[in-house]
Amino acid sequence: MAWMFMRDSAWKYLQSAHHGGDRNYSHYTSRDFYSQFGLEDFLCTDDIPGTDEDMDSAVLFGTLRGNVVGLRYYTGVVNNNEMVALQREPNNLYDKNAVKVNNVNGNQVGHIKKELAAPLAYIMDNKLAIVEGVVPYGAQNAFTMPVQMSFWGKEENKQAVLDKLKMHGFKLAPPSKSSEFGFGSSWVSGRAGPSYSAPGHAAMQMTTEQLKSEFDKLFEDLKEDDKTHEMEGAEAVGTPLLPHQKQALAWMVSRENSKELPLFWEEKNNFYYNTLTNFAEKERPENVLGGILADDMGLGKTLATIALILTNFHDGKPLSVEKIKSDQLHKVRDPRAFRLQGSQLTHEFLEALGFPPLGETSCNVEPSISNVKEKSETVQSQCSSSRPKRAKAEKPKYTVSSDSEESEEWLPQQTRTASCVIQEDTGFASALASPSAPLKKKAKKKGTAIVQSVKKNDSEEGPRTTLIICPLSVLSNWIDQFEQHIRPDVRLNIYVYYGPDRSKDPAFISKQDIVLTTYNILASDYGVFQILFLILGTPIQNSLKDLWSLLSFLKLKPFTDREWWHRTIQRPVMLGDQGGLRRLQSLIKNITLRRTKTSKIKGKPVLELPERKVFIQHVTLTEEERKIYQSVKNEGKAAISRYFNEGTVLAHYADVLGVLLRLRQLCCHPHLCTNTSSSSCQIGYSTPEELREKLVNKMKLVLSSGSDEECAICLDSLNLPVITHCAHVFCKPCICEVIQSEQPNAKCPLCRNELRVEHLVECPLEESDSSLEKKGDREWISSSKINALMHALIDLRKQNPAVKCLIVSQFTTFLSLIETPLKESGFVFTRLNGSMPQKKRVQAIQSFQDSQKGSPTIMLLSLKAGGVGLNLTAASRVFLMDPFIVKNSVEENMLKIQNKKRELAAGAFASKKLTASEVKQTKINEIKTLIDL
DNA sequence: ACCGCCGGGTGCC
DNA sequence: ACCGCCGGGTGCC
Repeated sequence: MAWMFMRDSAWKYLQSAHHGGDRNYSHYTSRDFYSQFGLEDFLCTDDIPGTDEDMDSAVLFGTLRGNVVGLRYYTGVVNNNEMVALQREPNNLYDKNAVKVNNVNGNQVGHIKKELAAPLAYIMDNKLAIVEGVVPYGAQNAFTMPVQMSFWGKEENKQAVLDKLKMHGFKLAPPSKSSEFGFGSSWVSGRAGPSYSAPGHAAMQMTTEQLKSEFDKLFEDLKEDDKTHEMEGAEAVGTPLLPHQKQALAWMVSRENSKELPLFWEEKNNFYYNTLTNFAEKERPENVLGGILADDMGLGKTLATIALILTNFHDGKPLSVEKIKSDQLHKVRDPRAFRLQGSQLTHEFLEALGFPPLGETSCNVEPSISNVKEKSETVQSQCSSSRPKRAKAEKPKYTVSSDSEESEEWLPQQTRTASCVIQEDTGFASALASPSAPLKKKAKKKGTAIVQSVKKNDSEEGPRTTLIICPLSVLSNWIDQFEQHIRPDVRLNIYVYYGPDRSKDPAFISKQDIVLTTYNILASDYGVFQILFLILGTPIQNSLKDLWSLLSFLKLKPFTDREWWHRTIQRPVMLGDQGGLRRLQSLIKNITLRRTKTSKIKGKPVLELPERKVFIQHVTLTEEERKIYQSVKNEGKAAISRYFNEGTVLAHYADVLGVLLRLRQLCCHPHLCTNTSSSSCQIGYSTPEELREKLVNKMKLVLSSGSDEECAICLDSLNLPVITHCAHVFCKPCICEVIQSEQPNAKCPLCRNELRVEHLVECPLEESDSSLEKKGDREWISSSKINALMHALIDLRKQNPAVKCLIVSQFTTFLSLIETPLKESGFVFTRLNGSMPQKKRVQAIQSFQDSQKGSPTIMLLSLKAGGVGLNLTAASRVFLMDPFIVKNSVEENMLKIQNKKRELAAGAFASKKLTASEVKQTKINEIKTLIDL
């Protein structure tokens, strides 16, 4: 009985599945499962069409008073003015039109009277309208109670709804102004309920612009807040914390251990009231633990979170250094911990961490985990009187056993201590920074990490396993940062759940202190790749949805159920209701901590960074270099002019990029431009071998140009890149999965051309090392740019021999070429490449950060490697080698375009949207500028 | 009386 | 439900 330890609403589904054999069971239970845990968003199972989209564009058709009957058969109770949910019950034995009425908690209250249920069933089943209810006088009814229903739907469905109701003798009251937002309607007497409606404003519909500005206003005073309490990190934290990090720590610890009543809840005469829905219950709502740390990039969220994990290690107490020392010093870290390879999620893994089993997507509700045995499971039907009561389930217990380890008690759902911190780098945080700016799915996924702790066993005391889920791109950053910030004498079991030989042993995993994994690993098990064809809503809708999934993860009642979120916050906000906007703001204030780089603490800026000075160094090519440059340029120019004449510039975009790339390479060093073969050959006329070679070259161009290194399917950096015959590059596993699932007529996700596995061309093994050697064999020569660099470096060394510099280029071969003169001039340097294994990276960073004499003063950094989350605070100078502007070259033209764009951005903030053809024209013009056409 | 009226049994879907 | 509805009991004044 896999679903037994889910909460009421799922339990209710289980019951209906048993009694009625509901065919949709597998569909909505899996959805319900995700929404219970808020992982939905991260597993990309959201955006199921036909739900949100319908609700977001809905208008109010009108209202109707009806009756709820059969109250005495159910336990669900309702207060005056409390919202209720109407739910179809197509498998009801007595009436296939049955419509259930549930309270906010999901407990059934009764049914809609059958005469009304008949048209309602038709309307609901055909999705003509969403029907919502509020019970005006709910408290004292023994047999029936009135319910005020609102019908929301698309304008085009309005007449059908009115007609159907009329057929059955019902007539909608037209929407009154004060019931505009679906609650706080006209029948509410003066005393009742919170003042949701804003009659004065409700009449006028906000324009999109007005809504945007209202929405932006919400976030203005969010930055500076009274979250000023500071807290020292535990001993185990090896890095001193900055004041704002101590504040973050204090705030997070207080949120982790919060005993406060959650937001929107009040205690009144021994009852707990939800002020949004008017729901009340005797039981205290669960504490909302955790929140959103939405600081700007670079303020040290990762460090703050590590500090949190160590400081609030278990039961609000820190990880004790002494204990760990004596206990575990002899323990050798599991060598698997730092292995990073492609892999799949297992049920066992999540189970071990206290997530409920993922179950099957069929009606089979047995857990698929062989070593989890049901220990006891009781369903008691308490028929104390003639009236049946809702069945109650005892919490099931599970025993996790494995061959080698002793059995231990395991309470999956209940032991989850639900404390979590959500770190946001570019997702919701960027929505906070600029809420109405477009939020790409891609950006959204980039930095978000979810930190979730789980108790290791069911005793109250004792350590927890902390699960960190983050994108692959920052996984290594997390590992680095743990290395950096935990005192070296502290031994923590950190396990990276990634790689084909990862341990699936629940006993092993549960023994870990920290487990790191990625969204993709989590998601891969579901084979969900529908993200390719997303229906993107408006930015505000998206950020509201993002927020909902976070809230759902935090388990803030009643928002775990999307309906209540939608009715109380999302729709009012989308309709521009002031009350809704206010509620949203207090919500965000309550659960997020956000500082920007310009935030201040006690009058001082959060981060005192030295002023950034940018110098543009101009370089003149030697005559020799200029000659080569000109000849390649002329050749390229000729080809591109031909494309212009044919009107096929954009069709040959890769070739154009290739020309530009070669020119940029020539600005750096003549040896960089190895492949001078002209771009004029046509793919269509080649032999298979030639075709293959061309595709490989194209792929290398894409990979080295730095313009787009991400797979459009997984949105992560390319893993085993392959190129299709239509010249698009994806991760091999990603595209293979697409082909597999679309058989037999798979199409390219980007251009819909035909796809075949045997047509995929793999990238030959990383040439860099071997070609490096080749270039080493070739006689080394300098270049104007290298000369300029060396001149600057030597100058700098004269002023201060200890100064540390970063030398950044996207061309790794260029970095290799720079190594020679560095050695000759006696510089000690280190290097960081994207392809370097994790261990080497850590070594390179550590030696560079070292301030002792003789430590490297220069780090050669490839752009790809330097992209994400590197702490290279030792450096005070950065040399960006490309561009490092060569006069009269493509680089100067690049600079011109950059400046022009900057002016545009600064000048016309009212950025009018460019049409697709305008975008094209801009691109064409840019190409013209670059190549002097 | 193939009615009216009475009063008990009963009650969601 | 202090209702409606059902169906059995009953029947001049």
